[in-house]
Amino acid sequence: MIVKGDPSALRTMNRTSILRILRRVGPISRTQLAELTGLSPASVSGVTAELIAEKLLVEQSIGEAGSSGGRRPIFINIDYSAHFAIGLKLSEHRLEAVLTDLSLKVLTHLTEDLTEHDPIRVTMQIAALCKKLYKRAKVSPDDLIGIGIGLSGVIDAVNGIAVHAPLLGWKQIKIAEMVSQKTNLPSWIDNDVNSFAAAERLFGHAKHANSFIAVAIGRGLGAAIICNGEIHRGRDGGAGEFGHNKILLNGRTCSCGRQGCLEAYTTEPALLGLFLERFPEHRGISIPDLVQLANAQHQGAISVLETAGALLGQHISYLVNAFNPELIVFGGEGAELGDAFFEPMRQSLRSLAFDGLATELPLIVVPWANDDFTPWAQGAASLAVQHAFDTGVLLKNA
Amino acid sequence: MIVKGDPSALRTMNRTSILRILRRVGPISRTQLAELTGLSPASVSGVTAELIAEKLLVEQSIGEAGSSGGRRPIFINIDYSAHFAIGLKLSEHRLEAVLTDLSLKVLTHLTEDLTEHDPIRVTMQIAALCKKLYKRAKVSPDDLIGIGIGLSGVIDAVNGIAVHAPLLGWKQIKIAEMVSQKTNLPSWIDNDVNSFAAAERLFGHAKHANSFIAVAIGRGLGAAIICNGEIHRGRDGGAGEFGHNKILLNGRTCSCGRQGCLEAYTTEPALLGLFLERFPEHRGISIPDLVQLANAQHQGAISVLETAGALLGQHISYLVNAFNPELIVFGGEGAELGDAFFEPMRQSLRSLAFDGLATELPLIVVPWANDDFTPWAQGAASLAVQHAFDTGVLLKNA
DNA sequence: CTGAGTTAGTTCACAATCTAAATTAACTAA
DNA sequence: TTAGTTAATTTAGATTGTGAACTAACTCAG
Repeated sequence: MIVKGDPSALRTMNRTSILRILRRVGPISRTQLAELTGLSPASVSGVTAELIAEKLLVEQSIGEAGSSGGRRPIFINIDYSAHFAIGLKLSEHRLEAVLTDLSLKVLTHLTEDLTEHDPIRVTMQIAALCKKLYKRAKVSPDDLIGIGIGLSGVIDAVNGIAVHAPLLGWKQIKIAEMVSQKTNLPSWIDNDVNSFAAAERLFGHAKHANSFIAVAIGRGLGAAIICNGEIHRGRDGGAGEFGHNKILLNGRTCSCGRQGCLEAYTTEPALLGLFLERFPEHRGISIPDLVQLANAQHQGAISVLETAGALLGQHISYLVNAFNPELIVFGGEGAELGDAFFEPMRQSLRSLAFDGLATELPLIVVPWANDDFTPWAQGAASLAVQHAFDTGVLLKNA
Repeated sequence: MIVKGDPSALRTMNRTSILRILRRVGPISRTQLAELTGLSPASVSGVTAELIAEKLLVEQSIGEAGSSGGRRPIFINIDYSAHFAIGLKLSEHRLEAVLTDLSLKVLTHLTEDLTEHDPIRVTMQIAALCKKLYKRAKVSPDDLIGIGIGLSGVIDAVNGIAVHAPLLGWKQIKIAEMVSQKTNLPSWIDNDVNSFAAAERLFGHAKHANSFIAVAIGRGLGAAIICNGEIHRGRDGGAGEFGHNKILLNGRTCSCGRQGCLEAYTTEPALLGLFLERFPEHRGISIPDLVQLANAQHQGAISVLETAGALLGQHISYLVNAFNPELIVFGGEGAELGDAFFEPMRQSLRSLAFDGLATELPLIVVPWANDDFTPWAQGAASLAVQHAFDTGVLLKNA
């Protein structure tokens, strides 16, 4: 957020203000834009002309534009299909890539094995994959606004550094800069949860929310806290780590090495572990199997999902009491767990949270199943798109 | 925060930017101000001239201003003693008032019984008390920047409405407007915790923090969540209500009417209750008595304080995992509980919070004991002072 | 004690931006 | 065809910030 500056800072604010409104309330006329932004029609004309010249906006001559005795409005919309973004999801053994337009619609996707973890090699593989991607999509690199990279771990998103990414064995790797140099495209990096939250904020269920919480349930459990439209990262970038709330002093061992973390009871590997402890005869069971068992009224499966769901609901209730968010979106592979998990979660949350804070709180589980690509990669792309909308500037050749 | 506007919005931003820096790093020269704000020396000259004319700033010709072969800098400081604020703390039977300068130094204080709760009567009593206060302090009402009112309950601070203040029996009372009209002074209202946080943010331990948590332990237990220098209020103004985290399904009855809230185990009345359950022979015991017993190694007293402290620490650890604040300040009458309570709290918090988030986290207990006035009233005054510094404007005759 | 060197702060011309008011554009309907 | 209406642009004027030049105030070496 801008707090000082010269007159051009004003322009920046007004550009982003107009972009934000267009993103939220679709194609509207310059006059409506003036009303909604509080700017004068003259300024709106000026700013929109600039943005149209940069191909960030287009005029949409919708025939249906009615008139009640006056000149018809010319609708303005964001030009979602004039620029493109690349999203990369880095997993331990997988490199997933999507090419999207500015609405995050996936135009092309590719997946490769990731066999080496050496940052330089990974950078080269990324660069090659990006090239393949935009060639296949027949998109000019000049129309790419940048690359977003999502990976789990501790990320310094502001400086583009993977501070500690245990799955890749990375510490203090300036991966964004490395990718930028190899690809000649601006790059951004963030962890899974924040990438997911960015996508939800831009075009997802949180499009109209100023403050919300995004919860990702996958191999880990974490949240992104969005305060006033901005991700709250905290002093060490550790905000949202409620998955490491300690619920038992000598409980199950968590991926973080400590014992008794909430995460050790509510993620997919944890659920399988908890189920197998009670039903070792189901060795080799997968999450879809477990969900199916629960749906088939297997009491053990139901109980495992129910217990974990209720436990998660309890800790979400703590988040709700502390933040009073406008809504909560749930994503990650855990979204597959379905109602057997999420209904107990909702009930527990609603009954435990402070009066009124949860009764009308939307709790949205984002579907995750997709044969072609994961929303993780789409979320990564949103890091680049987010930058364009938040600054109102396309940093080509940065 | 400003997100759009005309060139005068720039001035506003630059005024507040300069005020913020002066408030944090004391008297400094215009040149240093230019460096710290990023503004040009010319602009700083202009803005400071304006603020000096409005008596918000003064030049301080400190004799000690050294020189190393050049013109000596003229130090600029906020003129803390040219304007004054009134702070009011409304309790069930008490009306406490302080008159402070802009540094929140209390110049005069008065207390009266509050016998009636009718909003109109209360407003009249407030107006009369304010008049007494500034007459006694020999301050002209023209030099008063406004009145801050603190009271517990659900407050709509933005619109100055006491949405629900159970101790006074108020619902949807537009008390700020009423007081403004009667006193002809701008008025602001907020709950205890937020008032306390405002004071800590302006001149207290959180002066240099961008994101922190203020915890108030008094008759209730609540927190203020400060994100990027602004209080996060949440969708319904319910943010920070972690005192109503449910810790037992059928636990002790809380002041909110529900059962098993954290607040029912960690506030002063709760501690006395818990102690008396085990040691009914101590009927009539007060909090200072309990603390003294603990200090005298009374195992029961120690155990009660320790258990409650550890419990609070656990839930603070959840807040820390979620927010990763830069620091936490504790205030309210509960600050008297001393180390017998706060040491177990610290230990519990530090051992439960996620790795690294609490190890270097300052945990500051603000002394509360004072014969003359409570920090509550001072905090209330800070609501008015806060407004002056955050907007850079003194709204006299508003 | 004088003048070169240094640092602080101000003045002024110029550029960027916004707004209000006037103007042009495009349409409806009597 | 013309008056009325709504949308959008143009233009003149105001505000603000910046850079460069300038003034102010000081140190110190000779």
